[in-house]
Amino acid sequence: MEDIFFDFDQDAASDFTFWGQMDPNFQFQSQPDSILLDCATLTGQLSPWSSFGCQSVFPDAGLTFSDLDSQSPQLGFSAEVDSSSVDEPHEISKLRQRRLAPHHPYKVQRHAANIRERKRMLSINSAFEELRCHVPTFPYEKRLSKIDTLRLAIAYIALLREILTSGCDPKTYVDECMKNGYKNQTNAIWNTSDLTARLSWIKWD
DNA sequence: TAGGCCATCTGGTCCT
DNA sequence: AGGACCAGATGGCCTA
Repeated sequence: MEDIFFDFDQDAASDFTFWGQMDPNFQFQSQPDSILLDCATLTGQLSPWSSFGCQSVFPDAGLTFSDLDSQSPQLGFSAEVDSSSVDEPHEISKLRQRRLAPHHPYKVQRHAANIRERKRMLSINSAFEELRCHVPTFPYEKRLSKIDTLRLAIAYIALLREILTSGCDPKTYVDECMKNGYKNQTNAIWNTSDLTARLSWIKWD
């Protein structure tokens, strides 16, 4: 972890309240790189940068790297800094001086690319989260992994297609599958009885 | 403790 | 040229 996003030693909380979605009971964690994710979780959105109907952490879609930089004062000084020494006042001032040091152009560019990549991955993850909401899961089931989400979605789509083409009542079709065993025509890795069992939880109104 | 899952960094490639 | 996309490497966390 080369850098962190927020200036925890001063007004980290105000950074979050600026976004206006922080749970008042939220406890900051010591792991800087988990903050973004935890923030996303707590606010009920799937990604701070996601465009899925949620307010973005960076509401300005055209946010530039320099904007990010201004929001992340520690950008540019690396993890070699021992956080245990940050308590010392003169150490803090040293850190502040290093913070202002000019960045090597390559490092700045690489850092910008890292931020874009994180943003891109967060957007992918938010799409996975959306997808998880649309595949059948058991109540209290452990969160599906990405690969399981994809495989279950494939199996689910295949089953829905079969229901459509059969012209049967969906609930009847699923009940029949439960009784007789679901003859999946795809090579879906998901256990078919597992899929139909999941479907049995669906409310067919 | 090994394996699965995941986030992040990174460099390469492609596209605009 | 710069951004998007991708895949490999790495390290952290969790669970069986």
